[in-house]
Amino acid sequence: MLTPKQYKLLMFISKTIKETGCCPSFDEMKNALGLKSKSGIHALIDALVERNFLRKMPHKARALEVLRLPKLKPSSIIAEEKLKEEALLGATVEIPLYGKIAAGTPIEAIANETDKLNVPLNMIRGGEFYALKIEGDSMIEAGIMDGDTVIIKRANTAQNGDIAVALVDDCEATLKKIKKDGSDILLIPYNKDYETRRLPAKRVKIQGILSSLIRTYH
Amino acid sequence: MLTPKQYKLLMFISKTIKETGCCPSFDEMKNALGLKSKSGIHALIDALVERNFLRKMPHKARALEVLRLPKLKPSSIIAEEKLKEEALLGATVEIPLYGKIAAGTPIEAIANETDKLNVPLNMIRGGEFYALKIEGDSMIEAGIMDGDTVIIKRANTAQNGDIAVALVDDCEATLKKIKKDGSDILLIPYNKDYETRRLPAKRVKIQGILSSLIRTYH
DNA sequence: ATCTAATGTTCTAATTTAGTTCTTTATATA
DNA sequence: TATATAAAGAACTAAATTAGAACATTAGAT
Repeated sequence: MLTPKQYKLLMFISKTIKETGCCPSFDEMKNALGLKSKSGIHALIDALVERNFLRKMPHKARALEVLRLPKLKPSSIIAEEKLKEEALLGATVEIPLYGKIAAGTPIEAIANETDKLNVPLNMIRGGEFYALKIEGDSMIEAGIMDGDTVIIKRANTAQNGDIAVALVDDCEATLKKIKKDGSDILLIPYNKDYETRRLPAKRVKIQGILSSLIRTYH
Repeated sequence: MLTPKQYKLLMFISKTIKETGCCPSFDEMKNALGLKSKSGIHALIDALVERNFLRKMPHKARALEVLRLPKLKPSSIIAEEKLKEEALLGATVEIPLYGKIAAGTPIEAIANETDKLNVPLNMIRGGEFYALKIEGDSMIEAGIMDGDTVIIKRANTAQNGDIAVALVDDCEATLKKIKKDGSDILLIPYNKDYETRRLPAKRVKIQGILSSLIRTYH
């Protein structure tokens, strides 16, 4: 979608227009991004125009219009920005919280973004992350309880033994230990009351790897 | 979008029409912007017409119509948003991470501050908090695993059923479910391989209540 | 119809501000 | 090393702002 610079510039333009009613000049944008030359701004704006985020009136001053904003902030971009800007200050990053995921019987595919979750930056370094609420007790012996929030690192594949979000038949999402067995994939619960499911690999899509877990009491 | 002058003029026109019911003349606009010539007003109005903020009837006096205004956020809303951002997004709080606490056999009293942990502000609202590393498996059935980090809210007392940090004989710290039984206190593990300890209340000091838990994989 | 006061329009010109383009330099990547 | 990319810097072009004055149009009064 957007590079970190493009994203940052688009946000600066949008914010400036919203707060002041005026479009920033190239120089102001240059300063906002910490550049020393405005030629770079030109390239970024061209890229944003090409991607239909901005409209411009060529050769007019302060004549940019924001057409749209990216739907979600790629956490990788934010993480990168914050890393640079706030270094070790202990920032948090907002990641999408996609509803619930069954740790028992799968009930809900990962679909619409519903909420946001703030997590410390150091929990989500190097990748794109999202959060899920655990429902059910199929992973209880791994210490993953009903109501826990898990943070998932987006990924298409999992290693044997990883606990991962698996999408079955494009409709059921579940969190299980993954094991490959020939052309099959085993979805292994951590609860002796549940049984391992064996599925042809083509019916299972890995959506991410369990990265961390947050639980709140009371 | 607009240049500062264009914005200022548009706002003046809009405000004047709203307050007086009629459109300002070029001279009034000239004065409002502190100019000495009204030719500049003409240019500004042309620009606003071109950008679809104004409509005009040529050669008619006081015949401007405001088509739209830049979508400004009221500054109060901006301020509020910033507060939220800082409260929810930006701010983390540094809490002390006191070494390890045995969830099995107590081994180490809460003593020297060794490290810091950054946690989102919303996880530690209303109280004083500190963090501990879990060692052992006596709370495994509560989903508290060896290596987990728990965040504890400092407290001197616990309610029946709370999971709390208990200091026994001023030297052993342990995390257990607390139950009062007459003048005794029960320290109840969440692991059937461990046994509940019954201790006289005076030997047990509550040091805090389990507030949240963080686990990192890999 | 003519006059007039108020108002809008146009032009030139100077100054400041802003956008564009190109070359060079630095940095990263393969 | 070769290549691609990002940034810096400078030169150039264009637009915005401002001023001053002349001119045009409108609406109303005479």
